[in-house]
Amino acid sequence: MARTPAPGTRRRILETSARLFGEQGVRAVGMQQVIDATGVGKSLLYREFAGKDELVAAWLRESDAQWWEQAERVTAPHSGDPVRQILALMEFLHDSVQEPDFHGCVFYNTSSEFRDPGHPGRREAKLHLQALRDWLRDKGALAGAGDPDGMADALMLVIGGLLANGEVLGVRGPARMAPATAELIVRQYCPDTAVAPPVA
Amino acid sequence: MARTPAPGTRRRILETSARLFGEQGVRAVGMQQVIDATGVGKSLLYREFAGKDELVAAWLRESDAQWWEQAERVTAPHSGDPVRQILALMEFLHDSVQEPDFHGCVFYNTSSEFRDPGHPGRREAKLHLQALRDWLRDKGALAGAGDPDGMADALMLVIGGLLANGEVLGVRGPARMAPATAELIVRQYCPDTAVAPPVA
DNA sequence: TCAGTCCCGGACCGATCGGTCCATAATCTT
DNA sequence: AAGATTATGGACCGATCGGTCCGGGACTGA
Repeated sequence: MARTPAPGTRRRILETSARLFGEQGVRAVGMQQVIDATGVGKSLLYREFAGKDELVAAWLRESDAQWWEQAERVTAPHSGDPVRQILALMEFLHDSVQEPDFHGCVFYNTSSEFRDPGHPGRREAKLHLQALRDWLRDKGALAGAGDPDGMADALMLVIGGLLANGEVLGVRGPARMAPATAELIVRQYCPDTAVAPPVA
Repeated sequence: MARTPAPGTRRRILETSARLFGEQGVRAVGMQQVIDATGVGKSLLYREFAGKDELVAAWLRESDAQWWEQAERVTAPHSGDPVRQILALMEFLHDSVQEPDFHGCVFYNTSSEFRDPGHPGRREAKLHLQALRDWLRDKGALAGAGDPDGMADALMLVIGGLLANGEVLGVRGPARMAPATAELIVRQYCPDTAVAPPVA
């Protein structure tokens, strides 16, 4: 057909992959499904991505970028108030659990599907979670936490528990306690910080 | 060959399944692998279990039973002291993360692999987590917590986060904060309870 | 207008998936 | 001892897996 490389193709493949992998999991979705749903030929997909593993990694990189975009969006209004930013992020994650298309965290999910530490998808997932851990630590340090590393890790527990339990038991399950528990932790580690009435 | 139903067969299949499913995940393991590793014929396996889904469910039921057995073992020494029992359980889970064959929680993992709520494996996983949630609530009530449901859910967050993060980032990651965070939560919800020096 | 270039859909590959079924052989009954 | 019974291993099934490759056709440059 066209001789131009059809610039939207890669994006369409990634969007389709995101939907299918997110809804059903990676191993449950075959490359043929991705191809059929995208409406492209097989050779084109394999020209854009070396194989399924690479497609998974690219999907997670994309997810990571979008994740941070959203994090930036919900934390920007609280610029200069790291405690509020942490709690806003937690609130955002809590809200995401009750969205109808929530099927757990793509990073935790993909890690649990691929146990080989060398798998590109698993590697991307690990990078994402490490970055989040670092972000929490930095915010904690800015907030004057006595032990920012400890606070970050405690908050990581809440986030992981929120997403894992949200997937299995829904938003009315343990997930509902995530914002309050995060606040408890923040208050514990930043005792002198006034955690005013949650938001506005 | 023998006409006797080879009584150990079912158990051997379950043990092999536990090892393979646990190490690699359910979808990564084919029935042929289970058969080869067990050393039985295919027909025998399909006589014992109606299909892979049923085998998965049976494996999780077995895992659930063993899980509660171990929970009983680690909490029995603290009979009558529900707070200590909760913290002992948390300590036990934290220890399990650093075992070399730890590959995440089979219940969370299996849930994330099978999104269909009607899948027998997913159903078993949900039952297990609900039972754990109930156990924590009961202990909280016994400990005189003001809001035992809230405390149970907050602790479920810690447990979920411990297992999810432990799988990806190891025991030196956020998982390390699970015992201390659980103690923080317990102290918050049972303010009058003296949480004496952690254990002995 | 006509090669030439190169993108593209889909036919095709061997391997493996979950699951069925049959020939074999070991035990039990008589 | 001999026939009946039944557990058993593995051949076999169609479907699908991830991945390769080729023939056809649309665009480009001359």
